[in-house]
Amino acid sequence: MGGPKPVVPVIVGPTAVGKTATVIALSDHWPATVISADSRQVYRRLDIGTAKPTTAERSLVPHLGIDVVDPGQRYSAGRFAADGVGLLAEVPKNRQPVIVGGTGFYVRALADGLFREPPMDRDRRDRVRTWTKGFEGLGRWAARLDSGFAGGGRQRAARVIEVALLTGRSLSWWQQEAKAEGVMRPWYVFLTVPRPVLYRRIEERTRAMLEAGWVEEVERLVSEGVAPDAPGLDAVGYREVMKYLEGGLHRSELLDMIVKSTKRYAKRQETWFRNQLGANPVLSLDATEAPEELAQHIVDKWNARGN
RNA sequence: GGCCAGGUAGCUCAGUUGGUAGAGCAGGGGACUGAAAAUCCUCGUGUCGGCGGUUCAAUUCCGUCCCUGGCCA
Repeated sequence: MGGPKPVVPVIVGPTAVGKTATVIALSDHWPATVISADSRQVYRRLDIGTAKPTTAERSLVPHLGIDVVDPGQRYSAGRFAADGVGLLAEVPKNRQPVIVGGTGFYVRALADGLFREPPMDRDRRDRVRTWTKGFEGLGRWAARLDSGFAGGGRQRAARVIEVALLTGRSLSWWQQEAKAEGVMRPWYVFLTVPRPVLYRRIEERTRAMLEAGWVEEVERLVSEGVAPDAPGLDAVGYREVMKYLEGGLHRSELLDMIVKSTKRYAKRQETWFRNQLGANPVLSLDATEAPEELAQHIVDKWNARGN
């Protein structure tokens, strides 16, 4: 490639802080094109529960990286990183790309690069996954195969095991020896709001989503043949709605259950953005302010940096 | 008014045959390299309803008062 990497604004923050509203306001200043870094908005037909930007919003500001796979397919950070490079290149030169998303891992994958994963045979990989599913003591096995394994539960242990078995090298070996680089330099804008405010927004938005027909959306998906355990449905809220439809949850507890898990999710997101952004520049903004004010701050800081 | 059952962590409750107490949920902090809205780790001092009494020692026993729920008047 060659040439200096472009600096790209990256708007991050927990669910329901107002990321979308802020980019829309930002479009008054910039001809923005959004690249969405959101692990659930990539799924087609998961609209209400993922708070996907509306068609009206998308006609104001073009959004890329949304609606790219069906709920039954598995997407990944690696695919996002690869797709993202293409999307970034796709943005016309007279427009300002802005990455927006709540999936910290995706943002990192695109901004900093993962490692160059060797091709792994799909069938063998599926077989290993099935094999590890009911296995006891996955963590100890993983630690034996990769001394760099630092724990993190069965899912991550299974990943360590499949990499070791299918490539003959440990995951941490690949991470060290096959480093990839990002194609851009991120300029982070971290939107936050005091916890009580965030939690109130989550409650209000969840209620609105239910009223907008979230349950019906899931019913439709199921009737169209999407499996209840489809990758796309393994998501905050969708799980609860699914459980309700299967009779494992009473309608009266649905809202409360979704709100609870959304709050927990928002907390995890904040932990990520507080601690995982590395040495990159970060502009933290209190999103209690109106989107227009936030947009103004972002533009001012951006110009002051001389971009 | 009488009888019964309760009053213990923000909530639901457990427990101490007397040596000042612990679970779940909620909440806080953290980890994170192709499932990431995932997967995990970690954090519990609270007048044990008030006041008296017995005791070396009471949240635990006794008395009394207050509050809540139920039943009977």
